Amino acid sequence: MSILHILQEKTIEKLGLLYGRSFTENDFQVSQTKPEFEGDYTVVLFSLIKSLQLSPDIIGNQLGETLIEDHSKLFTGFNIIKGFLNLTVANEYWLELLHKNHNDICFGKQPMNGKRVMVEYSSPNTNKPLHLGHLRNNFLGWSVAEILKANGFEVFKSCIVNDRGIHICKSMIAWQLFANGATPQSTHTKGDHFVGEYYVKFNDEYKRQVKELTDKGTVAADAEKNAPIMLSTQQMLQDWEAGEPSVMELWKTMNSWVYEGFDVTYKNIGSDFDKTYYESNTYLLGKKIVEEGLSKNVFVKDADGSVWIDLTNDGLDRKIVQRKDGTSVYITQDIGLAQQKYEEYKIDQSIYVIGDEQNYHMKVLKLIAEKLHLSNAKNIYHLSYGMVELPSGKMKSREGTVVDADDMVDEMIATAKHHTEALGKVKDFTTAELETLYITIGMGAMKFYLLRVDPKKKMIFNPEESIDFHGFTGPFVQYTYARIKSILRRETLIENFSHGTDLLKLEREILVTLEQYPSIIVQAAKELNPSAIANYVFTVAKVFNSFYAEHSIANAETEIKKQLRLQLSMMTSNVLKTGMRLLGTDVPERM
RNA sequence: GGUCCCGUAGUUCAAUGGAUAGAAUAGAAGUUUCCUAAACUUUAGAUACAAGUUCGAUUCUUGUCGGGACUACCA
Repeated sequence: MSILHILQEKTIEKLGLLYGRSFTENDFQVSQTKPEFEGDYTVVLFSLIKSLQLSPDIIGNQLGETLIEDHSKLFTGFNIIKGFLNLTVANEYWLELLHKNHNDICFGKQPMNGKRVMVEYSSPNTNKPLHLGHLRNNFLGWSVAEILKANGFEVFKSCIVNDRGIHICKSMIAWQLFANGATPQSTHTKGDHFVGEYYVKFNDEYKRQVKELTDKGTVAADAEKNAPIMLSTQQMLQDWEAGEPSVMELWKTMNSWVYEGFDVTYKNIGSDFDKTYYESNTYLLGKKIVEEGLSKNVFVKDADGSVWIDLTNDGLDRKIVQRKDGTSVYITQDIGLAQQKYEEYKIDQSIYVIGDEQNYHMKVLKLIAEKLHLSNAKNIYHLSYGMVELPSGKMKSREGTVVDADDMVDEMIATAKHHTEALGKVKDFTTAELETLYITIGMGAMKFYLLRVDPKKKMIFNPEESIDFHGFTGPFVQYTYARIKSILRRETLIENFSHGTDLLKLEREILVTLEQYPSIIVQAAKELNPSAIANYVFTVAKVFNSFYAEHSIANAETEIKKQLRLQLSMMTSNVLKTGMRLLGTDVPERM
């Protein structure tokens, strides 16, 4: 338990003894003391003033004195400023923490809690390559899964591949029309990019045909509906659903090209899944749901045969759940899949990492599941994240302003190389080591950049400025780690060395920060928020760097100091390493 | 039109209703006989506007102005 929680509990206990009634954690706040005041942790007394009808000085003095009297090994002093009771935590507490945990790579991990969680993320379409927005999704999903694991959950990572539908047929039609039998192999193009090119070609040709029709006087809406390429795409979709062999053959071939491409990208960015669902297998699941909904009178069938749910009482619209031709729509498939996940994995919670543009859709999804009284309804949670935008606004594939994921990865690795060369560090490494190092740094910079922002908020990426390697960045943390490891390779840390009780201000500051690691991990899981980890890890690195610049470790004043600082360094490096792991990022032993 | 989200230094991001609103970067000025200067130190710079609730509001409420998303028998 963290010192903050201990203080909270002790305060509740002491207040009860002092004032003869029971208190809860809502009666006061405990927080870290601002650096400009003396003390480590602060009890905010304002809300007690009213209920106790006493001045903050009286409450503060009584509480402070009782805490110190009864817990002299925890607290050594206090001061009261306005309504704030600032307590100083005993050096012994910090030193014991260091002694116990400096070499524990599991520091911060919570024990298994028996709960099972599924995290669905990535969820690509098989008609175009991944872009920057997908990267945020992938990094978030992966990191959230790691954070939940660290909190004792059993986690299953899943991915639903949108491998069928009209958008997939578009690239297939365009390939038939324009490719002349070209393949990724024949054009030396990565499979997903190859297919993506035909998706773009479809849109170009479609636009051309629509214009041709409107120029001849056709109304725009009709032109869009009746453009020949659109008609043949719709025909292809029907053929696909009928299982027409030549269409199925083409579909399988083109999807396999995309998967080959995705495999490379996923490997590069470190995404993996315990279970992959394909929409071509799950899109029929909706049928069962529709039958169930009709029998429960949750859904109604219109005269034309289409099936609907009325959500107007919930502040939403009337939503369609099955088309008049009997085919199911996206939302219905989703509910079917949600149920299947639950049955297959017996999960206690089902998390969907999906962009906030689908907030409405996910709201409807959960609402329908609830109305059907599905057993998993209350466990559905939409981890909604903001879009990655350019300074000019939203990325649009049609306008060619999409930042491609593979390009981004290549660029980051190239930038890492450039920086390393500019700093003249190349000579210290073998060629193979350099190759790994560039990937570690480049990917570290990119992942950290996309995860350091609160997931809920949209973020702006400026391709002109690219991603920094200085300041609040992945490489900053990695560099701190590498410097520590450099010292630990050279110096000998003696286990069970009894260090004194003296702590310099900066040594103390590191310990105060390190002590918070376990509660940060808990908080990150509670909020499903990797940025809490990113912010924390950066703070740790920053505090350590200040210390590093000020005091020598290898040439410390005494052997006692040296051993203390080696332990501090060891513990810091462990926290940096495991913390970065929670973000899906490696740290280099040297850089 | 309806539903929802967002306006914080030049820029990109922080801040369970609490102390003088934190960082990073860009700007200015410094630090290398000493463990890696991808670092450290100092400095200047911001809560869109107006009311309200409160001992206390960036945070809660309302209004104004500005920006965005969603609202398909697409996925």
